[in-house]
This record gives sequence, structure tokens and C-alpha cells, in this order.
Amino acid sequence: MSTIRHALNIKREDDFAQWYQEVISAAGMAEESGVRGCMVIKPWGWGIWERMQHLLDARIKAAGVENAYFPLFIPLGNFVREAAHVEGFAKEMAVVTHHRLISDGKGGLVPDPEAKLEEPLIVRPTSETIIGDAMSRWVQSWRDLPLLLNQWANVVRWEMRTRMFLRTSEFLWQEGHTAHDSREDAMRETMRALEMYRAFAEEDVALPVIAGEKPENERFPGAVGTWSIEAMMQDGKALQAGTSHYLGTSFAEAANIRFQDREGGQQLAHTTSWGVSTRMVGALIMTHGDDDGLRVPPALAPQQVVILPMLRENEGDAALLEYAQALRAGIAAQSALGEGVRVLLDSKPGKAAAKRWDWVRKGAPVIIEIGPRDMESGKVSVLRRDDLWNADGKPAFAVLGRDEAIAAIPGLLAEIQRHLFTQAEQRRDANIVRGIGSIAELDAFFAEDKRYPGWAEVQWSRPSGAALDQVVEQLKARKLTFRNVPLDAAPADGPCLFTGEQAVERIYVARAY
RNA sequence: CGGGGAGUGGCGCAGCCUGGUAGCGCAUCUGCUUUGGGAGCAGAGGGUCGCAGGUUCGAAUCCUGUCUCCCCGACCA
Repeated sequence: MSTIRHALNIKREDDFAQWYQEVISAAGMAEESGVRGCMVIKPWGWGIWERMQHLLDARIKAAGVENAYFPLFIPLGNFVREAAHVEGFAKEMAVVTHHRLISDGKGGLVPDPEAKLEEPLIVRPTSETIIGDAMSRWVQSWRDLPLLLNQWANVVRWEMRTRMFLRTSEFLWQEGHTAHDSREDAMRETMRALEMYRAFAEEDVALPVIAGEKPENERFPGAVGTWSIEAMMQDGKALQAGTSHYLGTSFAEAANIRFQDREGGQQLAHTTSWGVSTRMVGALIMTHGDDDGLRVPPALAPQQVVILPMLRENEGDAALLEYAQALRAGIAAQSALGEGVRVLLDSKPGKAAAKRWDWVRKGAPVIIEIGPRDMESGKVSVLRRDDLWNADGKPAFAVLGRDEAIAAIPGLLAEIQRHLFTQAEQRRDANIVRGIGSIAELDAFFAEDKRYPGWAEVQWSRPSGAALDQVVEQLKARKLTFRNVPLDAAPADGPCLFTGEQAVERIYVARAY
């Protein structure tokens, strides 16, 4: 019944996976690189990641954490010291074995057998070991603690199955690494990072998340405890959007991070690590994207307002451009969401009506079109990307006076930011089921033909070891996973869904990326 | 890494079975027309058919290998 002609050729409900790729391509975010699992991030995708970096970096620094940079290559011997950690990553490691190429005599190049490295270098999959090595030198006394470090870097994990932004062989992230003089202080930092991620996701990415503890089987290799923020995508699947780990003293033991305490004794430091990656861009797409492309929350939009003058390639253009430039200057002088408004006057050749759809696909929050008639009457036509269509299937332009529009921009951007969040939050909350009392009810909720199964919050007795493995197998047979134990859940008040014993807490069950 | 599918101008595809020096739509460029909204008509440019071998007088097409992508599993942020 819809007369809307969407900006994309594929709808979410027809093929969510294809739609996801179409958004990335149509919005000019990234493309294939020819190297397995690696992507070229194009300016619009990079601009969004840069905004994420900027906002998250400010939060990291505000917590007193300092940025540093550690090498991409890690000596193999350095890496092997923490057993569980190594076992977790060994099967997906890229290894450098040579430092020179020679001609193969057939016009090609091969690694020079004479130039074999004595000790292979691994390409970092994460930097606990190499940062731990530095920490062991930097930490001598209790006065050196806490040591709070972060680095922005690329890492490589040789993944079997890759998807742009969600799981690439090389990805970009920040990894925080901290060392503390006590379990309590390290735990405080672990939870601080988790809360920082929750605030970043919800306030900046407009991504509603559930912060909680991962079950034992989902812990980071070598960690004592792992916490995550989990977000629901538009196909109902869960996506882990950030993690924070309390590593206990095992990494300190492996790297020999010891300090002299106030009484003169030697103690092992307690360490943490926490990270958010380019995967967050994938979360943004699958949360805010629609059948017209991406919708970028204003806080993350490289350009928040795009002005499109309706140029005619005639003598009237100069006056129209002047009118548009005055609008641009007026908007640029405004502040929204705590920063100067980022506004672009797109005066490249081409019809405004055609260029409009490019910016719709990119998801610029506000698009303003100006024609000669607008100019004559001192008006502009404003289009909100988060609310694109009128009931009649036409773009929902609002015609405002130019000064009126300039004054309205800060409030409009804040409203779009809020609207994207509440829209996602309502969709998520509408698709969480509580009070599931049996496996049969769980199966019914996740029935195959249901397009949008969402999540189930169930009560459980927190089994461990083999008992947990058994439950995990039960879920795996249903393509389900445990997500996390939410920090703010109601106390358990019934039997465990899996063991029948008294439940001790609530945990989310969902399909996951 | 196992099973399935696919790589042909920027994008989407046809041609392959039955070998004979490449085609369509969109996009691009030029001209004319149009001009408050995703323009119309005409013309033009652009591809050694993923890569490497092989069969053949001749390979996008047949054979072998290899790389990359997509879907489903196993694995993982």
C-alpha cells in the first residue's frame, strides 16, 4: 500500500544481511579490499569512527587514563606466558616469520629463506602481554599504582567468517589496560569502564544497551570476570558492543608486574582491560539504519546539517549561493550537543533533488534545500532524516524562515539524537520477554518462523564447569547464547530454567552476532 | 575450517550448457530540451570477462589450481 519510493533497493524485512551490506555500500562507508576479511573504510565511515573516537577518548581522559602506544608486533616468547590467554588466541594469529623478500626468478617475490626471523613476531590480537611487559618495568612501588593506560590501535584476529565492521580480520579499537594495588581497586576500574561504555553507547551512539556480567563460558581468555554492554539489532539478534575485564593477578604473574607495598612486601598487581571497536559502527547501522539507508545520530555525524542549493547553472546561481552561504554561516555559529554545529554547503554540480538522496543514504541528520522561491520569501526547506516521509509518500519538508531555521537547528539536532535513542529503546523493550518458565516456552518464543525473536530474560542458578557446559550445549542446539547477567535486574524469585534449582540471578538469552 | 552459491566497464546483471576477438540497465561525459524537485531525448567514453596454468587453429565459455566475496554451520569482539 506504500507509495514511498525508498532510497535503497532492498528492505530490511526482505533480507537483513543483504540490506546491511547495501547500507554500507550506498552510504559510502566502506568497501572490500581484496585481502581476506579486511576493508577499506571510506571517508563517511571513517568520519563516523573518528567521531566515536573523539567522544570516547574524551571520556577515557576524563577518567584520568593516559594514552600511549605499543608495538604492532609482539615477540612470540612474550606472548606465551599466560596459558589460558594464549590458548584462546593461538588459533587465530597472524605471524611474521621473515624480514626480506627476494626474486623467485619468475618475476615474483618470495620471502628470503636467509632472512628468517630467529623468533617469530605475532601481529597483536590484543595487547595484554606487551603492555604487561612494559608495566612490569614501570611499576615498582605502590606509589606507581594505579597505572591507567589506553591505546588506540589496530589488531588482527584471523577470523573464519568475516562481516564488514562486525567481524573483520583487522579491526580498530581502543584498549584500556590498568594495574592496581588491590582487587577492590581493579574491580572499581572494571566497573567504571563498563559504565563509561554504557554512557558512551546510550548518549553518543544513541544505542540502548544492557550492562552486565558475562557467564563463565563467555569470559575473555585468562580473565577472572568479564562484563559487557549488549545491544539489540533490528533483526532481534544481540551484539556485544563493548567489554571490560577484571584479569585478577594471573597476567601480572605472567608478566611479573610486582610492587612493593606500604609494609615493604612484594605483591602482584591486579590488572584490567577494556575495549570498544569499529564493531560499534556495525551496531550503529543495524540499530539506526532504515529502508532509505543509514541514520547517523547527530553526535556522531561528520556533517550534521547539509545544505543543498537548487543550482540551475544560470545567472541566478550566484545570489542563491550567497543566500545559502549566509545560512551556512548562521548554522555554523550555533552549538548543539555541546559542540559547534558541523554544517556542509554542498554546492557541487548536480541537481539538489538527486544529491538529496545521496545524503539520505548517508544518513546526514538534517538536509536543507533552498530554491530561488525560498530565497525570495526568505525561507528554507528542512528535512529530518529520522522522520523522512509524509503520509502521502513524499519527503516531509518543513518550510521555515531562514533565521527561524538557524535558531531551530540546535534543538532539532538534540531532538533527533533523543528520538533515535527512544525509538531503538522502545523496539528493544518491546522484544524482550520475561517470565519464561520452561524450555518449551523458550522454544516457542524463539520459533523458527518468527522474524524478530528478540531476547528472553530468564532465571538461572549460575551453574559452573561441566554443569554450565551442558546448559550451553542445550542452548547451542537452539542457536541461542547467554548474553549477560544485567546489573540492574530484579532479584531472582523462582526456579532455574535449566536446572530446576533455586535461581540466583537473571540472564539474557538471545541469538547473537 | 566444512557444505552451498558467486566473481564479466563505477553499480546491478545477461552471455558460459552447445568455444569463433563482449552485451543490457543504471551511473558517467557532450549537446539540446526541461526547471520546486530522485528529468526527457540524442550521441559518446569506459571492460585483456578475479588471477595462474592447461586443452584448442581459437577460451568469458571446457579442464586444473588459486584468491576474494555471499549464505548455512563450527569458532570468535
